[in-house]
Amino acid sequence: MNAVYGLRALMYIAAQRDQEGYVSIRKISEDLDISFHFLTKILQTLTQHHILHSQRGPAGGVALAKAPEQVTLLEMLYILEGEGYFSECFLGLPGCGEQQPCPVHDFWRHITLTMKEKFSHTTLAELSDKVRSGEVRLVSCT
Amino acid sequence: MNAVYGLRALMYIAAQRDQEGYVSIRKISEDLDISFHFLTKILQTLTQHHILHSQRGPAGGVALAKAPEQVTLLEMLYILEGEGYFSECFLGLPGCGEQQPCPVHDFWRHITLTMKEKFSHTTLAELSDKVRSGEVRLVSCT
DNA sequence: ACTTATTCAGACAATTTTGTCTTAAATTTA
DNA sequence: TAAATTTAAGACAAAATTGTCTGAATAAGT
Repeated sequence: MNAVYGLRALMYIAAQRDQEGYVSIRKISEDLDISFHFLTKILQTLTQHHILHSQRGPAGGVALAKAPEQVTLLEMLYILEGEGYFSECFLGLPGCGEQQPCPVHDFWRHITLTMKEKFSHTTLAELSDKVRSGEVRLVSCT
Repeated sequence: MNAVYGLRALMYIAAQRDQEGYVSIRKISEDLDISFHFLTKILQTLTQHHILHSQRGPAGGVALAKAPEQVTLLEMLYILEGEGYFSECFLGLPGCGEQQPCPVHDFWRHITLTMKEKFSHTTLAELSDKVRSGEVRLVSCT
């Protein structure tokens, strides 16, 4: 579920990109109803991968380290869920590949290639714009 | 991982559909290197959903209850992994839908619709044929 | 310097998923 | 009817995932 919380937080942060300064994790956790410490841990990995920049101390928090137009859904997913996200054998068979395919290898490969393509052409900017315009919600309850 | 083991077993069984009688679960578990009791449990759910038919006692085992041409990947997946497989919100937000979409709702909906379509047009027959022809493997090691 | 606010790091706990084992029920053969 | 073989059912255990907590480090303001 890391991706779920990480993506939501990133969209929340990116939706405020016209505001100066850092967004505190405490605030994000309250607004998105995610445990503070848990969210902190997830955002740390995004910081380590230079998607976010962080600042400790009063008025500290996190901020985007890159223009949201240049952060793709694919990139975020790879960081949050691992690079194997689109490349694992559907049947979990180790060593599955072109040489020794499993019965669904070709089938699954086509699907994942298409998905990967789509995920790599959707950016954080697009998604967060929907949040800003209010056409979309980031929290559970109405 | 239920799907992984269940699908593999189904392909294994379907690949032998010209042979008379039942395939014993013990044999499947040995050939596919899956724990016998574990596999038994998974195949039970397939039996309960009338994909397989089972027979106890000597020379008993399981056999396809339907023509493999009429068993789709979608159907198998729904039974093994639940009906929500293609319809859950990517961000896990309860209540996400057309009325109250999340930022990736439309994006994800397009992808899952395409996937669902493809999964519903691939049958157990097609997949098991690949196993029979030997162009494909069902086990881990070479 | 001291206090306060904040992220960082990692140990710890709870939950869920995955896998194993034991016993029961059914079926066949002799 | 007895013995052997096989699936059925469900309790139990192990492992992985998910989530929580405590203390440390850093920075700003007074």
